[in-house]
Amino acid sequence: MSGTRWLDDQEQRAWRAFIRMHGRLTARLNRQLQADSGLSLADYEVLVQLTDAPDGRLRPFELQRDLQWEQSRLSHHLTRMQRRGLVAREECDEDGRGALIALTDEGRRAIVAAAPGHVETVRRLFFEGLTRDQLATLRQVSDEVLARLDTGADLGG
Amino acid sequence: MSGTRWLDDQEQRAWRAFIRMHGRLTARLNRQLQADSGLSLADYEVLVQLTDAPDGRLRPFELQRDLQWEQSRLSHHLTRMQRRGLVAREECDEDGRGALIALTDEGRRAIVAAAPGHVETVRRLFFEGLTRDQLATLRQVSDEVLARLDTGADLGG
DNA sequence: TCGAGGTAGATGATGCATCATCTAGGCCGC
DNA sequence: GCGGCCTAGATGATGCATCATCTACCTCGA
Repeated sequence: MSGTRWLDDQEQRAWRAFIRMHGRLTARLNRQLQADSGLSLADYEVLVQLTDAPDGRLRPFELQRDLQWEQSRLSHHLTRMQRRGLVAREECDEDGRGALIALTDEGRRAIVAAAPGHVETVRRLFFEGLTRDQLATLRQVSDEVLARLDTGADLGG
Repeated sequence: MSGTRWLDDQEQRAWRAFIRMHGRLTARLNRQLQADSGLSLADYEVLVQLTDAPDGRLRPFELQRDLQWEQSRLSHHLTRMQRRGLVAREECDEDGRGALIALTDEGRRAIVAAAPGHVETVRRLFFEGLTRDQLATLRQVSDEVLARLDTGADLGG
């Protein structure tokens, strides 16, 4: 409690650069996607998962696991996407509590139209300036932090 | 337009890990901060800037430059923080259009109380598992991407 | 077979982020 | 000294994220 170990200079700079980079990058990606195809980054991620699923159908809890979203966020988001006709809710035979989220034709059309521009933007703004080594390190770092987030789930913060 | 260069396996994994890591990390930081001190991460960042300022006062456009937030987001956020008594709006003598945002006593108390716990959480969840080399690379990567975001400001995405 | 506890998911309230737009004051050339 | 343009900032509407809570169904053991 008393002797807080503050961040040193290198840590502080790395942290701020990282936070700002992510913020500005996703803001840009969001705007590009929104402007060019009317989808948000969040819509896009949901649609990707459904596209990858065998028959374009997933249980909400599967989506939740894959996207690592909060349950409530997912549920609200699906409601909005349903309203826009991008997905449909169906009953689930195997589990009476559950639902099935199905990609609609319109949803499929939307992501097929959106994907090339989005990938190009990600490539141009992010990957193009990075070496393979940097990429590998970024992945190590991400995995390490994700592991800490998992194990430290019970601790105070 | 025709031959989209999709992400290869390494790129895809790095990208998803990065996005998920950031999302989960900030969610955790937000919750910790919120639970322990009633501040959001956004509140915290604003208060840090004001604390660093000579007399605890900054023009909104200075905050905007430092935080790299949208103007409108900042303005709305300051309104909410003002309502909660964390900052005050004052008139600006040098520029009749402008305002001055001042850290209140309550705002100062809030960040002084919040900082130790927040820094410890950042350290525990993020820095503790990383080497200095990884940190340096992370910073290089962030700066590189930030540079691309600046130069590519006019391009399509 | 019934009741306790767990899981799947929806929902209302609230604060946050973004967009479009608006006001007001500064600046500069004529 | 005024008309056009820029900059500083506020605001209303809308969609998004989170929290707390709720319902319905499943499961398993006594």
